Amino acid sequence: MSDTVFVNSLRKRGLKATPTRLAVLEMVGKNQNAISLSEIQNELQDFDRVTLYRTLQALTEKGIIHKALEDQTGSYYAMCNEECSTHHHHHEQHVHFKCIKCGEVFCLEISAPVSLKLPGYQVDDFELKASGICENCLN
Amino acid sequence: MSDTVFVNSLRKRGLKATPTRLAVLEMVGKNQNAISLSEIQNELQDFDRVTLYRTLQALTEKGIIHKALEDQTGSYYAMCNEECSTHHHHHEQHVHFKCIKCGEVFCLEISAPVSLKLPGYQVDDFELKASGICENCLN
DNA sequence: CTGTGTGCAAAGGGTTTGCAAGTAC
DNA sequence: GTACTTGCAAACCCTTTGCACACAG
Repeated sequence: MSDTVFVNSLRKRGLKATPTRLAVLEMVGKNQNAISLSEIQNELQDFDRVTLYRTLQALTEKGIIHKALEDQTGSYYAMCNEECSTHHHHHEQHVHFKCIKCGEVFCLEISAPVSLKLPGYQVDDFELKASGICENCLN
Repeated sequence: MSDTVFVNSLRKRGLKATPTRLAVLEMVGKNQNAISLSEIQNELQDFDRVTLYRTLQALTEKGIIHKALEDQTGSYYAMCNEECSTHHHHHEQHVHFKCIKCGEVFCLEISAPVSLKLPGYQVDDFELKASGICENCLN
């Protein structure tokens, strides 16, 4: 993905295309996986910590990225796909998978969408968090 | 549930039956729902905050209670059932449901267990987090 | 040029640690 | 009596806020 894509994506949403934002988008966009806050902070040490927090907040609010998962080890971010911006973050066909070996977090599509029925309860949204061993670590 | 049940449960796991632990167990055991850390802290103000943290940690480590859910509003604890202690916290037939109206968190059993298959990945454990409107708030 | 974004310093809030006194058994 | 628990104070860490300067458009 070239920078111009990100620049357009930012401007379309009323955000200025600044070096911090482009750097964060490049990191998050580069990987298939979700990327942790600490990785971002670690790789982008030249930017102020505070700026990174505000950048992630702005990008999340505008629906360019989303917080894929949050656990005791921290938060993980991933790019939003088209649906994210329009459909208000439905993750029905979506699993957030954390590998217990390498620690990577993946946003995976489920081939057969899970439908959850709880008698007596109205289920508006749900999230599937799985852990185990990822493709790469299995071989 | 009477105190002696809790006392035994604690001793069986090598924990002393102290007032703090019994008070926490009574709170968590009283409700069907999961109970939030802030509720615990709020109701048990006579005990030191630090002691409550350590108590929850001890009870969690020994498998007497478990952290049902963790979100931006805080952590929620619930009693472990028998399986918890022996089977190392499988939540396959288990949903953590948060009501967006009353804020309560429920540990619900799913009648038809969800099985998750992700080609290429080995799924060891997964957790279902749902939100919507609970039984009580629907009526 | 104007308003948005950034960096720095400092505050804030929740959780953890160290240690001496207290208590379960 | 002894080891485990507790309470207090203080440290810690991560995140947020305030404000003056810098920069994108």
